[in-house]
Amino acid sequence: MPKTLAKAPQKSRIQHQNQAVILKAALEVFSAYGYRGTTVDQIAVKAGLSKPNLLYYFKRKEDIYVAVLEHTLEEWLKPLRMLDVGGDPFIELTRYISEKLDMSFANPPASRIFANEILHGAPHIQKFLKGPLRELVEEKVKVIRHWIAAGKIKPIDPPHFIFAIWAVTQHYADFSTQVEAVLGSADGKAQVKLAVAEILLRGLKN
Amino acid sequence: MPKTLAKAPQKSRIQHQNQAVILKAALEVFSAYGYRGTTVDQIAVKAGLSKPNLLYYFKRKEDIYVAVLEHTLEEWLKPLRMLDVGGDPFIELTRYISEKLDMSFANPPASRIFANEILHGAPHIQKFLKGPLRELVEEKVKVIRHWIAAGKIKPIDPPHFIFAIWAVTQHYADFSTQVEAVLGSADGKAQVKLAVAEILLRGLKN
DNA sequence: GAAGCTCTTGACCATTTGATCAAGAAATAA
DNA sequence: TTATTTCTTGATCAAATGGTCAAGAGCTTC
Repeated sequence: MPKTLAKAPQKSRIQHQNQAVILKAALEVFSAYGYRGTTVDQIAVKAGLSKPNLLYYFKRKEDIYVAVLEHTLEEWLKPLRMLDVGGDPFIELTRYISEKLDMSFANPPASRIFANEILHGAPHIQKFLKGPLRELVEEKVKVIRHWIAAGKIKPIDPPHFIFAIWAVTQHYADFSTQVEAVLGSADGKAQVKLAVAEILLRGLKN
Repeated sequence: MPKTLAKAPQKSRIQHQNQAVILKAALEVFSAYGYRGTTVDQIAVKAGLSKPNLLYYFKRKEDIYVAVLEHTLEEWLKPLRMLDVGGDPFIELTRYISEKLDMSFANPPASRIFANEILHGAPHIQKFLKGPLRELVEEKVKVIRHWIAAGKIKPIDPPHFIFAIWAVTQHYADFSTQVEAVLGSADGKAQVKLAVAEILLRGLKN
């Protein structure tokens, strides 16, 4: 069986599995302690591997971080992609808010590692922000403008409205510590969804 | 001149000045690189002092961080404190939003160091969150309930409404990198204020 | 079962970094 | 001036940490 010309990029079963384990462990640790606050050993322990073994799969600490980040970005865009110009604005936006909140509740570490990255100037994902993210926002801004032009919702500044949705929904992941401390006990997810949708969408009615 | 019993807590002129210089430098560095990402030397250089000299004023790195954080929290509460039940809801809330946005624009590092602290579980300010902050929120929740009961604004979930204001206003400090990347060029401050106030407050009218 | 590749790890290294300290400089008080 | 306190720093240390490496264990394939 001759080796093919290009380096075989096919991963073995064990490789695939260990990388997944590492990425999962790394997400938790990085999101909890930040990039510098995380040690390679912490990730290795959480992944159940030795440090050199971990560095066999990812040469450098930064490589792990970037892999985790990229893995997270994909999921991040999905809900927004589905915003459909053909649908009813309130159903579409309610669904979008609901899904973003579900993500915040289900996977706070993903939201936090992303928040942390941007908080520190987004050194690893500038291209993502100025490229795919920007294009997607521009596309969805058109959707909102279309709804406004069609008289389906009241006029609103579309990009800032999208920012507002992001800010509020991710707040429940990134700042959950504060939310819980202030509320005493966290409100139910359904209740939060209702409240947030009401706050963000009622101004669009009529 | 006999020494008084208690340790003299009075600071000399030079002490006062150097501590201020250190806190200012530390805020910038901590907010940019996080706690672990910041080295004492970085702060010292930015403050124009030698590292041992800096550690003469603050024994441990953590002491500097805590001092910066506490110094920031004070300012953080001010705008909310001024929310007045006697005033017109829309004027009061518009002013609050405007002031929070001014803070975000004028001093992003302050917002970011706070965000970073909460993002990582708020290990140093649990007491603040569960104490003064919570009490203040409870007080202002009453103000909003009062406005609702008086028919001055439409019903809304008060605590989550406060969270929404925080989330959106601080978004422009904490996520300014993303905002600018997506918008291309940052919108003017006045324009942002208008858009945000509209998004958050229009749902309360009628 | 032998060869060859993949995977794993204990030991180790170089650098970074928070923190200390003794000794001297500068300010302040007598 | 002299004495005392405050301030400053070069030199240094110990611990933490990212990363390396050689040697061995484990799979896979023929």
